[in-house]
Amino acid sequence: MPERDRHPRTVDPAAVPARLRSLASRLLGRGALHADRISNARLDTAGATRWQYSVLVTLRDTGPASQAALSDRTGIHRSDMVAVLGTLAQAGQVRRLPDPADRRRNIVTLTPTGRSRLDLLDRLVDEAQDELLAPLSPAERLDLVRLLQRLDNHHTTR
Amino acid sequence: MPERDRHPRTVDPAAVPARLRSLASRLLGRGALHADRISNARLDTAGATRWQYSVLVTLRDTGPASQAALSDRTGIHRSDMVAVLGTLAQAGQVRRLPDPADRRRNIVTLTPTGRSRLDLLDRLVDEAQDELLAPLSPAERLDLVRLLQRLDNHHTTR
DNA sequence: CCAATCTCAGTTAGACTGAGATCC
DNA sequence: CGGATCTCAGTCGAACTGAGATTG
Repeated sequence: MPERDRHPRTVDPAAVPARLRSLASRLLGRGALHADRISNARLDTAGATRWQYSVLVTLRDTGPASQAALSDRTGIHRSDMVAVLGTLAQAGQVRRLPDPADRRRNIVTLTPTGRSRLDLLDRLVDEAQDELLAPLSPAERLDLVRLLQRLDNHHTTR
Repeated sequence: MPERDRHPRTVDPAAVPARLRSLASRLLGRGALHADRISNARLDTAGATRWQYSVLVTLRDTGPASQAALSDRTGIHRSDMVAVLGTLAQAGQVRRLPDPADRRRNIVTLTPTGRSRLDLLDRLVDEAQDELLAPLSPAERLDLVRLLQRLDNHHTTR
């Protein structure tokens, strides 16, 4: 595995034109980059991915579900869900059983192993949020989250 | 060209677990997705890309520059810069001349054609920002931009 | 027959790596 | 020679498309 730079997509902050520096779309992109790097790095210490984490959280919080329902709740594409669940099932963190009432679909459930695995990942994700939002005060973090939620709601619900 | 859904990565907003819904890293990722889609769509009406726009803006605001300098200022990887400049040069929006003082490097300059092209793209980008930030008041837009700038500065400058 | 579900193979744009050629 | 610089050919994870198989 090749060594990864810690700060790729390098920019010279002082030289970025003002027009670009204040574009919300650019800032969101860069924020997502930092967030992805930090989250991936933390989860990687346990050999996990964000997709795995999203699925485990969703199973805990909304209960057993079909693969299609998990896709709707996590935003992970139906086609990608197959492999994610394959990995989680392989590791015994999830069980995939055909629905007796509708044999087209699988009912996915969290196992005790998955449950305790999730406790670990929750801590790692908390650490990642903290590292990501380090320069902001608690009140500012709340402000940011609320503004982003309103943006997302607006663009998600038509 | 295949028709693209307007809201891919579809989620059922009501069914997303609270833990995920308030994760800053997730919200940044979704915000970037919306921003990318909106910006790409606007620029595409003129057959342009965000990379082309970044390069044109940078040339206008910080003057002629080498490809390496453009990479540092835009965040576009030096390897990808080659193709972007190739396209812009092909369209006569940019001129790429070997630096007489150091013939390893190209000096890239904005042409009058590129200059007026940029005026058009600036308007399209303004429209995109407006569509992206539609649910927020002017004061809230400023808040969001400033919070995101502080995040980016923190993670960019070591 | 039509629709939903799961699966699989392939595509895309963006960010990256590594290596060669050229020049200082 | 050691370093930049530009170019080119790939790699990689994330999001997506389309099509087949199975079931309702």
